[in-house]
Amino acid sequence: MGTHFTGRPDEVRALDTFIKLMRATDSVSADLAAHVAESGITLGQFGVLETLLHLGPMSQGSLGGKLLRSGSNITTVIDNLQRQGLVARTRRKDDRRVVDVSLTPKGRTLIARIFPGHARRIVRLFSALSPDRQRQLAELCRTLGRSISEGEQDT
Amino acid sequence: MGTHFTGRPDEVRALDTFIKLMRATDSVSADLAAHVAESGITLGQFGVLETLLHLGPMSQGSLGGKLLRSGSNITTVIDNLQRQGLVARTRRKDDRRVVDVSLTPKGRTLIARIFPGHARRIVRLFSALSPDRQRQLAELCRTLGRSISEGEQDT
DNA sequence: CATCAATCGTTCGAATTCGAATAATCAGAC
DNA sequence: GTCTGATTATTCGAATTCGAACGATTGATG
Repeated sequence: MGTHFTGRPDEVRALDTFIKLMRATDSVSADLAAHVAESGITLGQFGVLETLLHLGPMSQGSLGGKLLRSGSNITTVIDNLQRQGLVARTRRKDDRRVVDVSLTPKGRTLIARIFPGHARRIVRLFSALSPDRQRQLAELCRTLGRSISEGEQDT
Repeated sequence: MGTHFTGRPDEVRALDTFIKLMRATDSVSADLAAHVAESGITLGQFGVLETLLHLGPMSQGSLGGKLLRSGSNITTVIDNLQRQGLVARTRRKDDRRVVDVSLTPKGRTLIARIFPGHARRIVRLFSALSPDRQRQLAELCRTLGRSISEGEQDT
């Protein structure tokens, strides 16, 4: 099940794990995206607003780092958030290359209003796994993610 | 680490698991996308070609089901693959609403050439986890994904 | 046979996402 | 101070992705 691929056992195992990881993530994302869409924003926009709410104003570069997105992507998403009046851009005084992004009152109100429901929704989605198994999953993902970001090889 | 959010313990745990799941998936996807890009295709296109290679020709609707993508998305991706001469569309004779998609010789050659390297790459990415831990991860993801697809509630 | 609802694919508009190329700014070397 | 290289954000082109609206086709119902 998962992959209909017949190969070496280690390949079958890794591919099966891979496909299940992707499908689970897809399902979680789709559910959360549908939920935040009711408030008129996308999951990417939600990520920016939530980061600004919990960590405060920061440069676009920092946002890209936190959210693992490219610089050009952040520019586009901030453009759309700014057009909706949810964030504001400010050229940093002591380094005019940097643009700091902050929540507007409207943006703060919105994200503060929808975040609790978002958190509850995540709790509910993950409630299929016991607390111990949630921790297991987090640990496995942490190990996996670590080994990839650190092993930046080319071959 | 992960979320800088202070809330109820069950919320912190679920959010932490969620963020690590997303980041791990992002890292894996980015690595594989960079690899297939060397052959001039995207990860979405790769998914279609690989499905057709291992399961044979099928309708666009079936492809969307396998890959968890919308119908309009499949149309677009198939458009791009067709333009590159990698797949062919055939109106099904006994039901002219359906369009079957199949690999062209060029498409088959391409996917057969790059799939082994792709599989090896996945094996390497997941080698940070022992075989047992890979199976654990797969099982946790399967449980998580199942509970979401089956529990199609609204609230 | 005619109509009507369901199914399948396409089209459209909008947002995301990337990499490459570009512009503005800054920091260091001289 | 000036030049050079690095950093930061923007722009551009292309692909992905979705939902909604639409057209074509089918199957069922009368």
